[in-house]
Amino acid sequence: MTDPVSIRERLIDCGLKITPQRIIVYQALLESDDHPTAENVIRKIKSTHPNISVGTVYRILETFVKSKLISKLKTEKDVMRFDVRTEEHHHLFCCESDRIEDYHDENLNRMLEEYFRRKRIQGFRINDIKVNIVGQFKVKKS
Amino acid sequence: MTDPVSIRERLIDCGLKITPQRIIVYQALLESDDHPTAENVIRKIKSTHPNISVGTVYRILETFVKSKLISKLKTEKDVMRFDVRTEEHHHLFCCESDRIEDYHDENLNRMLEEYFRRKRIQGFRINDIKVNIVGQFKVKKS
DNA sequence: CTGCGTGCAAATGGTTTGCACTACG
DNA sequence: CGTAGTGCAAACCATTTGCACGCAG
Repeated sequence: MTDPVSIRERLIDCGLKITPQRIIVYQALLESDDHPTAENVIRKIKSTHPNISVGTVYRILETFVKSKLISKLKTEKDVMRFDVRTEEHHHLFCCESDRIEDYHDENLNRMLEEYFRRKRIQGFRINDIKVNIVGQFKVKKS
Repeated sequence: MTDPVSIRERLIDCGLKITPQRIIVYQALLESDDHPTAENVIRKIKSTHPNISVGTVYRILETFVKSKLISKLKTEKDVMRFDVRTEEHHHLFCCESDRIEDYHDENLNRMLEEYFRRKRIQGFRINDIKVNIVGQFKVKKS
């Protein structure tokens, strides 16, 4: 469980007003180790805070994304999924299930950065590079 | 305009039955240079074939995806987009608009393949790697 | 105080589906 | 011929939104 105080600080750092709902949502995100859907977050919250509204959670998630506090994940599926980790990282997508895992690899980051520093893409300024690695997990989730 | 005969062949190669609707949809996809949404495809088709049904187009697109004839692309926006190109390639995503362009780079492919042949990911078998390059186009679409 | 954030519920809109009919192979 | 594909319209469902109220700064 992350200290609510540090959550407050992070929200303030992003220029966001502190509200109980925002703290609850952020905490729920931090406690989800995988990449939850909005519905996952809502269900997790509802058990302890039944009074929070669905629309509010969606609005908060969207606010967080705009403030770069979290990010949205693109999959071929139609539900949006969210990611609290802010460090540069990539993702492993399972093509047989909806499992998604983080993939941290500093060497890969360096290699790509180096590659694209030399090889410019004509007429395009790169802000960010995300590698989507699609395949199968050999062992099922513990 | 791609020769309908070769379209037939491609469908047959994928084990798909030939129907006029499938040929029309595939032709529309081939004629869209960018990465159309289902709605784009439907609108393009409706002008010449007003009788084709929306549900049918969605079903055909889904069939094509399952047969690996085309692929789905997801953006931070919530609409699905489709891609007819079957060669290995990556994408440039504009963070200011919904523009998406193909990015072909054989050197990049070789580098990544080489990298991941050496560095295995524990407990994961890689099928495919897609690089999402996010940034801004310096020149607007002609 | 003042306006942004919230709860609620209704609306939205892209996508899916049930059913009867059609036509591909 | 039999079964997979289609048209149509209704259903679905994740997400958004309008409005009145509440609370953070």
